[in-house]
Amino acid sequence: MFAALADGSRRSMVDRLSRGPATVKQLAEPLVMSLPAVLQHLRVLEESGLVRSAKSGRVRTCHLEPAALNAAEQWIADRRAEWLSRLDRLGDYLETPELDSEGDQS
Amino acid sequence: MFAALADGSRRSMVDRLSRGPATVKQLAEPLVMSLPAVLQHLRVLEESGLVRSAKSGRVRTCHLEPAALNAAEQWIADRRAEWLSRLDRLGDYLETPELDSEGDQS
DNA sequence: CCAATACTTAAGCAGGTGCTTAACCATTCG
DNA sequence: CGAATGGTTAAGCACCTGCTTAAGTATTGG
Repeated sequence: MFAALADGSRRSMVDRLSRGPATVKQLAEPLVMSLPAVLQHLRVLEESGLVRSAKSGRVRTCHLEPAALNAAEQWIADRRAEWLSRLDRLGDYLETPELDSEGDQS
Repeated sequence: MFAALADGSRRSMVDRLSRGPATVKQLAEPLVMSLPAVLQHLRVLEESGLVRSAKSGRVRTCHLEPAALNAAEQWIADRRAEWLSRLDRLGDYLETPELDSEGDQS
């Protein structure tokens, strides 16, 4: 999941797809690589759940799966929240006794 | 940055650090690998900006850098927001004429 | 029907990643 | 001092990744 987003080309593809669905050809256009390479990236994105695609006729159309993006975002948000709440508790602890500190928020 | 989070061992380390600072030894404890391996992971995390560490005496203490986590979270949030706003606009467009659809939000 | 289009598969290869062991340095502690 | 502790460096190796080219397979459009 994070591994899927670890590659710059794949992030470009996700960025493109965030602006609307696209075919494999359209996805490949801004990238400087062969079509098979794009297919491989697409496969990784699909296996991670970030992207879905369906074939209609001879064109495959891809789109983002926002729920999957949500999962990654949540993981980060949780760790950051845990860290920040711990910082808050530490702040509270430091506020209670007067040692020699006075600056409370700066 | 996403590459740093792509590895499970490194995510474990970030998870551990979200619960408070830790030494290299403490970071290595729950992992089933040698200390040098942990050092290499730590290096990746530091280069990505996610973690900082300082050495005091013979122990190195590591802590999370929430601002860096924020950057990753933001990237995802932006793409998801773009995609969802596009979905909304599509919803508005589909609402105008009556084709044969009735469920608007399900 | 024939050729162009759009994708797909397979094989192969250069370079990167994640680990290991072995050896080493620096700081406590007895 | 000298051993234990905590970390660091270097080398090497198995495996994975991201590409490539070459050769398909379907689906249109003329």
